[in-house]
Order: sequence, then structure tokens, then C-alpha cells
Amino acid sequence: MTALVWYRNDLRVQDHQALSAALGRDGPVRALYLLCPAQWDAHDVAPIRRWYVLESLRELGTNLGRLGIVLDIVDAGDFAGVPGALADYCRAHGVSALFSTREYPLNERRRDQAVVEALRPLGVELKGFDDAVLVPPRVLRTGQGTPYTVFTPYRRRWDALLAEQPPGMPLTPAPARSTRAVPFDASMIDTALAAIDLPPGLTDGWQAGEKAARKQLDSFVDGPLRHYKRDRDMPSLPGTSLLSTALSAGTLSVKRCFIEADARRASGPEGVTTWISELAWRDFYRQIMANYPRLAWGEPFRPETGLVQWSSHDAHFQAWCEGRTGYPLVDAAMRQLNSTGWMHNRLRMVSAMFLTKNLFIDWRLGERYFMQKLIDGDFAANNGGWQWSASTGTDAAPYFRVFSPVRQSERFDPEGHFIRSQIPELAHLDAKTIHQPWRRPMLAPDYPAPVVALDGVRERVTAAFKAAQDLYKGDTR
DNA sequence: AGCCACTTCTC
DNA sequence: AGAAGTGGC
Repeated sequence: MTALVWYRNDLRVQDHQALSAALGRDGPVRALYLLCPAQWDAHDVAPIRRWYVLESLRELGTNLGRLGIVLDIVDAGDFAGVPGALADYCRAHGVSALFSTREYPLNERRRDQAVVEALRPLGVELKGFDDAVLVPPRVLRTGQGTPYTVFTPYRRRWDALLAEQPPGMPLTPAPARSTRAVPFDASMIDTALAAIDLPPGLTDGWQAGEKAARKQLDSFVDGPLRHYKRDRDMPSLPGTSLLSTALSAGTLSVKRCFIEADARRASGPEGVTTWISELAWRDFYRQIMANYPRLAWGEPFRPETGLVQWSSHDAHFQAWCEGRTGYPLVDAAMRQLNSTGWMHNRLRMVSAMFLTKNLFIDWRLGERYFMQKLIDGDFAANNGGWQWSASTGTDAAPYFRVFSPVRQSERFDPEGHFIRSQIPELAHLDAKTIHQPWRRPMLAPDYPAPVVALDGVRERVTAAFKAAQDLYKGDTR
């Protein structure tokens, strides 16, 4: 009569529906995490993200142990190995019910369908919880019964639903009174950590686990949240929540984020509304991923943009990756990503727009590079953001709306503080020169000249998208 | 969750 | 000259 909590990207004990439901039954509870290193490789999971997951698992094992729950860690290889590994585990431990948090991308759903079939002959009862979003993917539909593909009307319905049915209190796991703490064996974690190729110093400044995540939430909602609307676009400020990592690995529940922010509407209503809107974007892109599985094959949301002839200029792509395009804000952004595993959201838009519109390189190359580097790499959000920048996605930036890396730099880093923090070759330049160092090349001899000029970008992008549209019309006529 | 060219208004 | 508004891409 054992209940099993199968952990994936929901590495916490607090406010965890599947865990609380398992504890609510009679009988013992166990927990399992299946390592899938080959799947991590196939999905381009960044080394720092692997580190974050493994260290969060260590804390999870300890926290579950205090609740009297054993967390086992088993190497399943990849998703294909999961159904067999789970079936073996269920047989070995007499598991009669499996509890998990639902995941929505295609490979994850196929994995879970295969698990359903593998466990059916064993008579294991399966329970899934839509606990990684505030509004589950199939709940909101347009008047035509189709999924929402435009954010603003989605957001309106999403808000209304949460106002009508507010999330209750966060859940606290309640073990039986007789429970005794059990020790946690972390040897699998140490082995897996040893296999990660992590540059020294990369994890400095990051703390894994649900305790650190909770602390980050508390300091955000009582700090930067109040002025979030004003400060969130300035990469030199600590104006954002820094919670994307915790939310993507599930060391924090999105429900708790909503509740804590919602409770502070009186003290800074604009900041709260703006930040909750970011939580809505997160749900929006997850429901897009759930409703349009072809996105998992690398297809653009707008089919006609699949015919755009992107440039394949390897030297330009390398310069972008390494932060030496000659455009200070773009380079500062990429160096922040490379040296910390994280990038400010405004800069994700700036650097993605530069790769896709100025260099005119396929958005999928940028999407992949971000996944390979980001500690918070989330398939739905990353794909959604890249397709927004590339103008290939749902509710994307119109293709003629191109950021100027200079204008963005002047608007969002006016004094050049952020650029100076990332690019030592430019640290001595004044606020006037730092956005366009090529105007005074003698002042920054160690900094690269621009790899491409800025003029004519909009015309070239417009022509390429129009050509793709014509081709598409020709194909389908 | 643009940018730019152009116009009109104001000093 | 510079602010402020407008419309096209």
C-alpha cells in the first residue's frame, strides 16, 4: 500500500500537491528521482542547471528524511529508460499509487504516457497534479474553443479566473505523528556531480534548494517588488525577482509566489500587477507548449516564417556567443550569461533581437545556446521568448519592429554601469562614449569593432519575411 | 515588450 | 534648436 512521489522539476516539500496528497493516504510514502543524464544532453541542459538540480535534490532528500520519507535516486539513462525503471521500483517496494506534478512539453508527455502503460499491468494508481502553473493548460479557451495565442486576452481571462478562484493557503506536508526521521544517502548525487563539467567559480552567488528559494522570494516581495514596474528593465539594478531558477526546478511553488505578491497589492499595486503579469507569461508559454506540440520539433509557431532564409555566418554566431560583437550592451549581456549562467530579462530580448534581426541568424541556434548556458533554462519560456524576438511566435514582435542595440543601451543602461560591470575594456569610458565606442576607437583599443553595421536592418528583415510569405502562399495555393 | 523620419509647436 | 506628436515599417 506504499504511495510513491515521483519527483521531476518540483524539488520541494513545501506547498507540493502531489506530496501532500500522498501523505494524506494511509500507508507508507516513498519518493523517487530518476536521473536521466542522456536526456539532459539531448535537451541541452546547462551544466550549472544540472548542478542546481542535484544540489537541490540533496536538500530535498534531507527535508523528506525529516518527514520520515526515503528519497531514492536511480539512474534511468534517458526518458526511454524511465518506464522500466519505475516499474522495477514499484515492484521492489510494493507501490500501489504514483503521485507526480504534470509536465507539458512533448517528450515529457510521451514519457509519462509510456509510464501509464508500463504501470497498468501492475495495477498502480496514477495521480497527476497541475501544480507547476497557476492555471492549467487546458482550462482557458477562446470563444471558438481554441487555445489562446494572444497574450492580452489570455491574461484578462487568467486574472479573472484567479480572482474568482484564488489559490488557497500554501500546503504544509503533515507526516503521521509516529514518524521517525530517516537518513538520506547522497552518494548518487556526489557521483552525478562529479560527472558535470563546471567551470570554476560559475556557481558562486547561487544557492540551491527550497530554503534559499523561499528566502529569495521573501526578500523580493518585501524589496524590489514595490518598484518592479520602474526598475525591472534596468540591468544595473537588482530590480527583478531572480526567481526563475527556483520556479523552473520547482524549489518554489508558483502558487506561493502569487499569494505573497497578491497580499502586497496595497503597498505597491503597480509593481505587484506587473510582476504577476510575468507569472501569467510563464503560464501562457506553458499552455502554448502543451497545446502546440509541434513546437517541440523546432517548428516556428507561424508556419510561413519557417521559410525565412536565415544567414549561416559562423564567425558572427561565435562572436555573439562570446560577447565580442562590438555592440556593448549585447556583449555585456552575453558575458553575463557566460560568467554567471543567468541573464537579465531585458537583455535576453536585446541579445536575441540582435542575433535574429541584425545578424539574421536562425533563432533556434540562439535558443539552444541559451539552454546550454542558463541556470533557469526552461523549454517553454525560452522557446517563447526566442520566437517573440524572431517574430516567428505567438503574439510576437512584428518583424519590422527591430531593437536598436544603441537605443536600448541608452534607454536601459544610460550611465553605462552595467556595461562597465561586464566589459573591462570599456570600463574607463564615459556615459556618452560607452554606447558607441566605435566613434572613438582610440579610447578602447582592446574592444572589437562592430561585426556588422546597423543601417538597413529593418529593410533587409522586411524583405526576407516578405519573401518567405510569398513562398508560403505559392506553396499552399 | 520600437525606431525613425517627418511635422508642428514653442522658445 | 529642441520638445512633442504622428504614421509607416
